[in-house]
Amino acid sequence: MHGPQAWAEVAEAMLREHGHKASGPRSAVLESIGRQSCVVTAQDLAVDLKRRKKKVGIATVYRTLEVLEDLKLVQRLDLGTESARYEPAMPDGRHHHHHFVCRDCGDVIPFEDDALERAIEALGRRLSASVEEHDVILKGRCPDCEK
Amino acid sequence: MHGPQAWAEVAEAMLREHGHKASGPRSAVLESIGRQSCVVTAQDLAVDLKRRKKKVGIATVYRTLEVLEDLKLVQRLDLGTESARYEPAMPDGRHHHHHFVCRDCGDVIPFEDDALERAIEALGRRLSASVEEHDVILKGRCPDCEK
DNA sequence: ATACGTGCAAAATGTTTGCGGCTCA
DNA sequence: TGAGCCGCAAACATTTTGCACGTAT
Repeated sequence: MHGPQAWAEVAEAMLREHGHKASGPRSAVLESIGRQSCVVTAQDLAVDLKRRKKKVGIATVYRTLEVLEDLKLVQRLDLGTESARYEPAMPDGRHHHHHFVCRDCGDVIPFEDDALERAIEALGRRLSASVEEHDVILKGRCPDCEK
Repeated sequence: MHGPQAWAEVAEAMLREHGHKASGPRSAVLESIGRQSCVVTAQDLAVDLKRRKKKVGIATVYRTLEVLEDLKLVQRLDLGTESARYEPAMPDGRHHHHHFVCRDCGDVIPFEDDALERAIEALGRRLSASVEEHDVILKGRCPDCEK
């Protein structure tokens, strides 16, 4: 990612490209997503919007996330029981990463690992199905919660 | 897994060991879980129970799943938007596997891969957090849906 | 006897949808 | 002008919880 600004710009451009209209609420949502580093819920976005005095209905947040997901500009993650989480992504899959979830404090820590990616790639070739996407979720205790 | 029968027996024994009482509804739920091969929803279990003429409230299904999850006798998975899914497991982690989800038909196909497990194990050592559990979810098109 | 389990129905979430009105292109 | 977008509130779906009653130990 080249900074939050970059993502919002790419997203805005790609939306236009795909025949979507510009609008105040929608770009406010894009801004909010872009400034979040990783895995936020729709509620998190709503809170951020409110803090920035942007009046955006929750439905619009969800509808925007849906469009962005279709364009692969956000990735949706389901980590455990809570609500779905979303994070900005580049459609070409650059800066791919995965997540560690602390079972005590609930913190989500992103990480990258080349060996893991290679193992999954090799696995994809071995399986008789075409693998387009993958998620790896590690669970345990984060350094802070380990006593 | 040594057959569905075996799992239900192990589960029943372990529940007793942990001070839980035996009951008709609960063992009916255990049976239902044991006979399912992989990743079922609470609703799936309710349907199976009804078909077998067992009258068990949905709350009991959820409460039983919760207890089993605490004892690591079932693993809970969140695959996409639908409801949570559960599958029988052995508490020692034997017969560990992961899942491929077809984005067209929604089918879930289990698979095992040693290289992947090794990569995750090495990764766990590299990270400064203690990894206790991991899930890998692949998404794509299954052989049937690929044209 | 009593702590645990159960069913029911209500509540609590989280997410989607219908609709009338508004706005960008 | 007209297709898309908006906010609101109602609808939905899934899961949790309170409560009075039952039952295994």
